[in-house]
Amino acid sequence: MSNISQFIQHINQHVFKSLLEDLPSEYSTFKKYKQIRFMRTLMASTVDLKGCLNTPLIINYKYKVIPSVQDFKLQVLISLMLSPQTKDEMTFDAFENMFMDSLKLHTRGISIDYLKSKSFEEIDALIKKVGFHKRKAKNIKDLCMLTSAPDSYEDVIKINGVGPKIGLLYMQNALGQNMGIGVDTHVNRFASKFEWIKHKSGRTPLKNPEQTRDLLEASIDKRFWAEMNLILVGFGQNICTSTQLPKCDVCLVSNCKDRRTKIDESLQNGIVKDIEDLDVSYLHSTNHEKNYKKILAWKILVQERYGIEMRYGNEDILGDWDKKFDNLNKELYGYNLLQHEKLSEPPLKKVKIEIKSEF
DNA sequence: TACAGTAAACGGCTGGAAGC
DNA sequence: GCTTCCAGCCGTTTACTGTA
Repeated sequence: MSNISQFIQHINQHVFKSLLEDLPSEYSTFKKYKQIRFMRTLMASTVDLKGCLNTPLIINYKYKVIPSVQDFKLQVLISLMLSPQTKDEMTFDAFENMFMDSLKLHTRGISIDYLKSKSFEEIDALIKKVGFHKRKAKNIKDLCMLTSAPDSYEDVIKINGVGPKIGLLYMQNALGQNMGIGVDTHVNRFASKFEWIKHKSGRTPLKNPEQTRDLLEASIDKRFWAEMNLILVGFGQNICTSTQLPKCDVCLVSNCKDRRTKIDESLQNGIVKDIEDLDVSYLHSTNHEKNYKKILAWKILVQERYGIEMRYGNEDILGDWDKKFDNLNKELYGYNLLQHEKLSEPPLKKVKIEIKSEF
């Protein structure tokens, strides 16, 4: 696949297409995951905008560069290698620093040739914001010894600084192959907290992500593996935070045993109760109008109370990067030069309404 | 109340130690 | 020799405490 917009389309359609489906009813153990998933379809998170797939997408788009598929894969890998122990915002900034630097030398952005031209010290200076920047700079510099971006899981985890989680996310985001659940701290935390997995001994494993991955993969259909990381990381960043106080008062997860903030009973019995059992099928349901009002009330509540950005209109969880690249492609090649796509404004972003528990 | 300083938590990979 | 366990790496962020 040589065309980047086809490539992005492939990732969206093949790896993350499960996001358009409801979770099958036989997954009763995963009721809470269904509720988290529903929240995530309504709400944007840092990981959607500055996660390891979208970082190269956004940066290429921002600087009007159409990367080759090979360079794009390498950029996804670098963005993933920068991410451990580092907030998404910092990873994004470090990647952008490298990208801007690459434009001084190459018009096509970060590539193996670019890495060959930089010293370890120069790379280190560019990624100074991320944790373990010295080790990461060395590992990224070593990528210049590759002839091309890795094309298999076995090849990618041979690289220093790439473990199972990074390897699996690379397979999903750079090669479009869904080989397993990328278990990071959030996935591990929620799998134990909501008791989706249980060790044979009856204990829920807390410290071993590989064990969590095996048990989770055994309990849920393969087509849902890829989305789990994206869904749960966003939920962990926005609602069920570990460092800040979690926002239990607006959380749609029912009967959570680990609530750490005061609950407004009228909210829980009103808006939250009203929509906690909905799923993505609400869009197609005959009750769409009724559900829409309830969901809108929840969105406004979360946005007003916590400033969390919501999704409006037809924006979906993956964004429309394939379209953007397609348009950019046309612009750069002289087609539709005057036709710049505008992002549709959230139509109801600043509407203030009184939140009532009943409609 | 505002600010400064300090302590602790977070986070995935790596490599050494311990156990089998 | 292989597997498992765990401390350490390092910078950011948040919560807490003390002081003015």
